[in-house]
Amino acid sequence: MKDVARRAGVSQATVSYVINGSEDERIGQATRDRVFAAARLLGYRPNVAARSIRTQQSNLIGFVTDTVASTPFAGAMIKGAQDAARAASKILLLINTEGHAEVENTAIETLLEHRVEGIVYATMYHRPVVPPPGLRETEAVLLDCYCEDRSLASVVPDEVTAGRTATEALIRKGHRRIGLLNNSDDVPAASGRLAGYRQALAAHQLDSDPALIQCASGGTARAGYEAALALLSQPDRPTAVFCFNDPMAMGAYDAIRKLGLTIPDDIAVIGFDNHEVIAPALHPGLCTMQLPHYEMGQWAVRHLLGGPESEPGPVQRLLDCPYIERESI
Amino acid sequence: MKDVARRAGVSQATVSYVINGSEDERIGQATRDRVFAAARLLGYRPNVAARSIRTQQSNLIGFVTDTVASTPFAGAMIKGAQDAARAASKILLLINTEGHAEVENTAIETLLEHRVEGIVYATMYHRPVVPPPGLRETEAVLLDCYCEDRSLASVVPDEVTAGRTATEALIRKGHRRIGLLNNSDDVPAASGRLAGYRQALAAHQLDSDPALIQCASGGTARAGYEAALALLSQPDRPTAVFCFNDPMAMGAYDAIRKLGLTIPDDIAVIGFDNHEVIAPALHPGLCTMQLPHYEMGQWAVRHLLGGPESEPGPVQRLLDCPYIERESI
DNA sequence: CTATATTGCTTAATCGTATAAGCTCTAGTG
DNA sequence: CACTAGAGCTTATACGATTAAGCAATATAG
Repeated sequence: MKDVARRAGVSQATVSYVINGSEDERIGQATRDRVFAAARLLGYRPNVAARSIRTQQSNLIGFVTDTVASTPFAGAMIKGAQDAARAASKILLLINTEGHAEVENTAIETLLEHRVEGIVYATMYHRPVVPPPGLRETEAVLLDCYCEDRSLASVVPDEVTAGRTATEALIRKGHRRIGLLNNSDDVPAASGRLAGYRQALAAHQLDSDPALIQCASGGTARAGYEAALALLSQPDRPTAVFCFNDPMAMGAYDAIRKLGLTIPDDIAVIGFDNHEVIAPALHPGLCTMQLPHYEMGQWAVRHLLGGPESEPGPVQRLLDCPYIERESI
Repeated sequence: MKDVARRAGVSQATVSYVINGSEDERIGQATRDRVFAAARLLGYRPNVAARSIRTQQSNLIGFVTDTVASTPFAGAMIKGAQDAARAASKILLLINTEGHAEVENTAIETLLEHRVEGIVYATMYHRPVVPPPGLRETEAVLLDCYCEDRSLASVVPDEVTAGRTATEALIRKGHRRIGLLNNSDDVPAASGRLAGYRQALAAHQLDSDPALIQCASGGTARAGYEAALALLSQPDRPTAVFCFNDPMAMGAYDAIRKLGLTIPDDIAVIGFDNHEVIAPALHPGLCTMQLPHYEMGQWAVRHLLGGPESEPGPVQRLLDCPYIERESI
């Protein structure tokens, strides 16, 4: 800036005023032109570190994930966060911790040293967490997770409503005996979707036969295959199944084929996740629910920045999962 | 720092020396203890912006992607880059541009204003690019892409070798008529793997019947399904197929089943990508090649930082794709 | 024709840190 | 006992910006 000033024959302060385009400051057009010309000529580029030390704001937002590889979900959350940040001319400082507590603490410490304006703490799947203490020292939003005491703002998918919506998609097509292939792990997704499933049955006066619920661990295609085989080998088998996620639905497809049944004529299937690479690729295309990862990422950053959506105190925000229709129902 | 100094009864410079643990500087143990105590008491945390303005290094690395959502690959690359950065106590500044040229330019401008020590420019799939001009103004590495004139360092998968390895995996199990379900799009992955396929056939004195090569566009399950149907309906059909990627292999599975054939007895199948959610989930498990996304991300950052792997001048680095064995051959 | 307002700058202080150079002791040397 | 070395600090400056306050010249008002 000093060099630019010298070249343009003005003071360094003037250069600052011109570069920042301060409307209120009164700098003549001729001078402005000279400054811009000199800046271009010298290839001047402002130094954000110096600026942020002076203005006391970093324009940085910390984003801590427990996993970034091995899941397409992380990408969607990052993109949502990044888009919201960009809209406010902020930029993301990304740290992946692989869930390692020690790494997590130093990561947050690093972010605080960078004077981030807030931290988004994201997990790969919806679950309760005990937030690292460092989070308390700045604005923080939990993304796809929450702390039991609700002392930090968080945004998660509305599992219950999604479970109800999915089940109702089956009911709407006339199904009366509806199976649930659930995840047996103790996660909010499993309990929430189960609750939604029950709500839907109750709302339509369908009784909830425990034999219709089959659980398996892991949420993998193999788990889905075996659970589906067990569920559908029963005497009075359901005409539709709601699967915990798309990989399990993929396994269910295999099981259904193995039993010589067809989708959707003998058995209707609905999955969960709208997994880009599974749902449209299955034959027939898999009806499923989409997790609002992008929207959650976006909401998290907007909330941090205290946008229009910012409410007072720590909020727990539930976001809807849209129903994605294809041919499996 | 000034506050800590006051509280510890020393000068600000002394605090700086103590905090940075400068071995050479001669500060008494008693003073060191007082400073640390005061720092802890006041919750002092260094300001990296101020530090970086003084030391003239930001410890920041820019990471620009054209896609981050809708692909698990981005995650692996980011993680590789991030791990390498962490090892050198650097931190990633992430910007996603969705391939939009204008966004790309402002993104790079922003990174330069942050005085990043280098920029990793990553694409979601292996392809040639014309790098944004801003990249020339700092250290830059192209990740999963390259510029035609090789004027920038880049790291990409070794498609040719991978194509040969995949084909040889089939040959090794005794297959003599090997089909190729390729992507008809003009991408290095398609031409490279085709070349590798031909090399392998030639090396084993197998003739390369053009009827064995079936192409389709998009690399989707549907494309694979149709290409496989066409390829396998021929009179003298192959006993094995090498598929351009895992989604196409997934489609091929459907086609093979439709034709009443079984895997691997009638037809052996090998895919490409080792897609977490497809390859292990198919019945039988899909043999495939793994793209070295993690390693490429890691290499890119290491190269930027001029680690042991840094060679002079712009390099084009090819990284191997390991073969992942399952049950489909 | 003087007093005041406005325009168009400049001067100087400040943000939080790093570090060269200097200063004051004390201990050791000849 | 004077002199030097080193230990253990402090002083002062710089990094690259922002911004309040001031100052000179010109325009406007009375």
